[in-house]
Amino acid sequence: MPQKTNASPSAANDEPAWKQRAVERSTKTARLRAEQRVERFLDAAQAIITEKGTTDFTVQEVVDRSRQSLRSFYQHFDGKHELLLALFEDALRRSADQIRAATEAHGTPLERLKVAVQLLFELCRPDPAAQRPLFTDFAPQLLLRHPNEVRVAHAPLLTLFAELMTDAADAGELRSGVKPRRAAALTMQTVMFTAQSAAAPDDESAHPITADEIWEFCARGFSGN
Amino acid sequence: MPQKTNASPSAANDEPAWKQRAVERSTKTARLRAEQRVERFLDAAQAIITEKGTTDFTVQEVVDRSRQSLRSFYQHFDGKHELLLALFEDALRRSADQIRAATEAHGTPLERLKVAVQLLFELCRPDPAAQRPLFTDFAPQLLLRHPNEVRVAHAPLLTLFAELMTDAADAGELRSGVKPRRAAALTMQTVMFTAQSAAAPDDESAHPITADEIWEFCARGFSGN
DNA sequence: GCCGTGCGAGAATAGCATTCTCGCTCTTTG
DNA sequence: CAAAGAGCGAGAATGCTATTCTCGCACGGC
Repeated sequence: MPQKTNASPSAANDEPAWKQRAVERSTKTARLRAEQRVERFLDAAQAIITEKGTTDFTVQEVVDRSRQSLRSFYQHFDGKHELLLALFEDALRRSADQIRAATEAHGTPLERLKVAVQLLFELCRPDPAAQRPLFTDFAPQLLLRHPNEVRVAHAPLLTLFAELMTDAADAGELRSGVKPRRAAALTMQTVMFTAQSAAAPDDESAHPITADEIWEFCARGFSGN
Repeated sequence: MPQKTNASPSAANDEPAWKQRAVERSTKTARLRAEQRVERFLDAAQAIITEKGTTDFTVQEVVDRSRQSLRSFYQHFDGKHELLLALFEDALRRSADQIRAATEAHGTPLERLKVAVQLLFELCRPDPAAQRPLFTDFAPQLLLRHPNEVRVAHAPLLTLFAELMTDAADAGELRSGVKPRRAAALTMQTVMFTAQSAAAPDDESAHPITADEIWEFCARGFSGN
């Protein structure tokens, strides 16, 4: 920070290009190292999560596993919440990709939507087996303290669903008066949250809600006109 | 516990009635005191919550406010989570009562359902002003660690909605093939969770989902045809 | 009046996130 | 090459909470 309050405020941005390039060159290597370290933390955390099936790990565990240090961790993350957020975003982004790929296989817009809903449902339920992203169980915590970041994290999925929904609308497959983006948001929320509270199919009670049911519900509602 | 391993196992239940009554008399007073203490803890916690608008209070705060002791607290509750659970259950039960009362005022079954949905939505959103039960913000946490207890806590509301839904079904106002109880569960979940992530109406984005929208969505779905 | 149970006061323990201190090791730079 | 400094590992120190434990007191039934 050698240069502060030296030039006029408006000149703050007119650094000569060569200088910017020089700085970048000097910076690049550092950035690469940093990215690599962040990646190691992320991988370690992800491994621990899928291993223990919960997000109740300690920062120390992540540090140990990634063979780095606490100091380093806090130098790269603002805190545990940022790590979670990163994992969360990542998981949602990958899920969005996966779902998008699954819907690619033609069918009417509505059918593609159905595929998306059902896959999202499966992806969001609590570890039916093991390796599932499990990104759903810390979502609530984040929702409380960082609703804004969560919105950002949801963006890829929301975009995908909005696209599918819009396609359906264009094909005239939506009930008139339905706003695609709104419907997409509501559907996503419903699917994700319901999946979470849908316990593993071991309970006897009436609960075990299925992907089909949820699709039926979102698509047609319950009212009979 | 003066009587143990004295009679045959099968005789464990044939205590003379007078003895049971005597024990109960001796017990009654203790129970009353305990109930009163529990009540004080609950009241204190509730007060703190509505005061600070969050459930991030310490047990110590509750203890101080209720003019009791930590020892006493842990003698009456298994831990902080039990306290939260108790408050949660209570809030949900009261909300169920309130909603039931609101729907009492005639109308077709479907209209009553609508009233219920919209009121539930309002009750669940994050403190638009202040005094709202706020029972929604620790629900997620509990969902993770005590899904079973949460189910129990939800029971009153679920029962209410199931009733309303069944009435609608009997009146032929539901789409054929809809199972009332299932639909009730799905609707409740959708309303409660959506309300939670529906930020206060200060954001510019497309989010602010309204009670009407949510009703439309649950009742009619998005699919045309 | 005597005993057990409940309880207040508050110290002790423990788990975890976050910060801080030391020295070491490369990379940069003159 | 040597001095300067940035990044980092190791791990101690802090701070906040929940939870447990220890003492000694008081009250209701005998």
